[in-house]
Amino acid sequence: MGTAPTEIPKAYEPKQVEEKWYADWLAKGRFTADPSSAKPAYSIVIPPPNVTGMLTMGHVLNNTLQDILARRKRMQGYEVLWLPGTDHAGIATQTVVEKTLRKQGVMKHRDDLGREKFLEKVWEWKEKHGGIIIQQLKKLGCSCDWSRERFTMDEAYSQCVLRVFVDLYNKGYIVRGKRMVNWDPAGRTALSDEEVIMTETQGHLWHFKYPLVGSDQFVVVATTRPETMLGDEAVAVNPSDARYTHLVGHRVLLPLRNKQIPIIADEAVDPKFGTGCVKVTPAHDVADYEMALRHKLPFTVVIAPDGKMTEEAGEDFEDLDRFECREAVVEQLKEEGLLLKLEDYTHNVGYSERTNVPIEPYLSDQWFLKYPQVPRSTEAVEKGEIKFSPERWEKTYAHWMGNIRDWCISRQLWWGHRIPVWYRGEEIYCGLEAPKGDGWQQDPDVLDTWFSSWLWPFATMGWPEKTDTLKKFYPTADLVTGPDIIFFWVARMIMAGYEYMDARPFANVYYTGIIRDAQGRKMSKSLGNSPDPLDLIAKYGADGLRFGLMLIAPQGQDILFDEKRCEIGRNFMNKLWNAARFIQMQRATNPPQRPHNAHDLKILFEMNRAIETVSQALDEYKFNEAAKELYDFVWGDFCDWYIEASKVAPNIPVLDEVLGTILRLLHPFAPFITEELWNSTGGDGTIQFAAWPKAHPLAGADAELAARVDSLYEIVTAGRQLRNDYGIEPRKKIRYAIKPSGDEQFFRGETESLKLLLNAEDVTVDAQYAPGGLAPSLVTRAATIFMVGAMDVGAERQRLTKQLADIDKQLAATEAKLANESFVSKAAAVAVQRERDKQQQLREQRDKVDALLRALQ
RNA sequence: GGACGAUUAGCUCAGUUGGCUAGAGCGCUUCCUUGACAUGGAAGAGGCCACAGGUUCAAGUCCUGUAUCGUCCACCA
Repeated sequence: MGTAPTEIPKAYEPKQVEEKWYADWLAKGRFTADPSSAKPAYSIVIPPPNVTGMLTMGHVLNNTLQDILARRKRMQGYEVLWLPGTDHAGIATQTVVEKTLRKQGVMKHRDDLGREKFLEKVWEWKEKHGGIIIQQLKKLGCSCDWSRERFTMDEAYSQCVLRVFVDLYNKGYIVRGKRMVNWDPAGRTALSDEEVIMTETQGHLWHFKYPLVGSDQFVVVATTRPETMLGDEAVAVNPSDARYTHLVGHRVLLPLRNKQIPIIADEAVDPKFGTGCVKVTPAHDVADYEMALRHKLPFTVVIAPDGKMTEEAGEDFEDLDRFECREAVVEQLKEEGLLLKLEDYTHNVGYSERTNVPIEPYLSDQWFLKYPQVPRSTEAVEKGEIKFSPERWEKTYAHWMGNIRDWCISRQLWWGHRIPVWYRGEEIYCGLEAPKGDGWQQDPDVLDTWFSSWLWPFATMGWPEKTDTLKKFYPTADLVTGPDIIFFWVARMIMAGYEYMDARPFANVYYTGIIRDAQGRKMSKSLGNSPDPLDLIAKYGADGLRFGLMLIAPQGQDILFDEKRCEIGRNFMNKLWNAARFIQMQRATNPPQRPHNAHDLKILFEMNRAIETVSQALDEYKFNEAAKELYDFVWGDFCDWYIEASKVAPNIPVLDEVLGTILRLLHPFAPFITEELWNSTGGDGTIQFAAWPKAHPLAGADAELAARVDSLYEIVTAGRQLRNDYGIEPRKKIRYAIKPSGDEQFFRGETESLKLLLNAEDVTVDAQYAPGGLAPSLVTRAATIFMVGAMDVGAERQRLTKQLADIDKQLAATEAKLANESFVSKAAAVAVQRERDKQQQLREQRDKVDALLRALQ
């Protein structure tokens, strides 16, 4: 240093610093992973955000955590690969583009445009909006290796997807079949079970009369979905239900359709529910479908894929929307006197995750995957080959794996990987390329987005080639994601990893909490309660946003986000900035070198403790604990005490060492400001590869000395308290006298620091001190402090009496414990000794306060 | 209907394997433009640790139950 430092601004101004350093890092390839490096590998793959998405608070949380892990590992000497990329997000993206095109009047339905034209539009959209989120991640400071950025619809990645499909098809894991699936009438596609959200819905339970054929009697059925009755093929009762056994085999006349349908007996019917009679609609209800298979009933489709009624529903209802039809059916049945009653009824209805409309059970030809590697994947988590954190999610995983069902992977969409299967008459061909010969038609469907995402950890690394990257960086170390996608993504990646790499895709999974607003509501676009992270970065700096969030990100607990958090983060950065500024200014005064004093040793001791605490917390993914420790150490130990005390005689090497350690410990959390300060205080180009601090033993810096200094600080606090109690303004210099209980030498040596910390014009240290007259005083563990000058006998008596009462209360508790024989005989020896010491201490303190009080009489 | 989580200061949360006077930030009160920092400093007020039992010398912490809130799973029409 030496040369006159350029003027450092009083307040930290993040904007320029952030831009400057991010550009520098990119230019120098700081984030680029080198597969040929001799260093041990550490890798993370990013949970790929939707390519056309915008950064949310969830992303900020998630990616800050990953960045912290990656940056720390670089400092610990690992060759780090944080592999970024984006997801084509099939149904989400297609839905958004369709909506936009409809709004623009380009089309009513995608069929108006046709596949080719429509896909062109989606690609246009992707070009326009794609990658915004990548720029946003850069603003946040993410240290991803952008040279390896991947997109799930990249040519190479797409090939991986198709290759896996063909392979699983050939192995018999992928099959085509006509099954009941979750159908989204708005998106007009099948969905997986995971994409259906069950929502409690207020509905009705209608009771209808179905007349018995050849009788004036009728049976009563109850339903929540009257419109499906148009497709009824039976009425079912439980075989053991004595009320109805005589009717089994009889027929009823299906109202409105004038069709005779049988009464059947089936175990699936619960006699205790409703009337015990169930209408059976084979084509529009999962349970009914299975019943129909058992009883060989026909499947009458009355609801079309677009949610409108079919011709089979009858001319009165054809072309009505399913919900309009519901009303119409009820109306007609009412007119015919067949509506017996109507009850309010709350039940669960499945909604499409994307289009938010009720799902229709729908019978159709789809592709299904029987999951590979289920036992091995289940066991991997059970036995700890893959660790979940927090552990409780292991149970959720095990439960899902234990009840795993085939995955419907085909989607009736256009945006995605087209299924590599071709048909010609009865022939079927599955392969990477279209088969030779004429007349082959490719399956029109595309694959579920997650069918590409589940290959992410290795498909991004060049698989199926055995690339250097794959060899060096697979398996990855940590995965950071939300627990909401355990089934969608995590579980499937594990199975794919074992199937194609014969190895786990990651060693640890850290599940973040969900970010909610200050009222605890989920952040959503419709509520408008989700702040734009870029606004927050502009206002508080990326470091401030990151740190503020980390401070409140407890392990796997939901996070109530409030902008106040960013303020805390920003203020902390500013505090650090000014501490560095102070050191810079001291350096400029060229203070003489001197041996370590008690304050120096104390801060070095605390520094060692901070290093250990932060390191361990990060090892255990306790990010908030690490952040908290940094906050307390920097603000409390370093700024409030050490820097203040050091104003007596600054010890530049110690100030530098502590600051340097702070910068390195803080760098993963706050990459920009630490890089800036590292370089402006003599650093060597970048802090990113500076060694992660290790606690080192230092002669004299021990717990005993730290405790002595603490007792000194305690005296300072007592002195300030006296000043405050007597309403003496902070700036006024006053006189104190200190009467130590022991260790007089130590306190005498601290006269100068005491004067400074107490803002005193004079501090007398004397073990035999007796005030000339009466003086306000406070008794601490190590000494009694007197404030010379002001005195108010009444107030003083009140204060001392209160203090005496406090001591007595504690003393009573301690003595009660020691009087308890079971405690003395059964408690651990250290616990007993601790109580004895405390008793001794309190007694001495009590005597002194008592004496002071008596002197006032 | 199951499973999991939460309940500690006005608010948001810490509280490690049970053991000093239960902590922090925000907010609140009083004083302070003292040469790092008003995005700051000093000093305060504020808690039946949801409730009821139990284990223990000792429970915010362990066990059982209850209540409230939340999340996930589950095809009763």
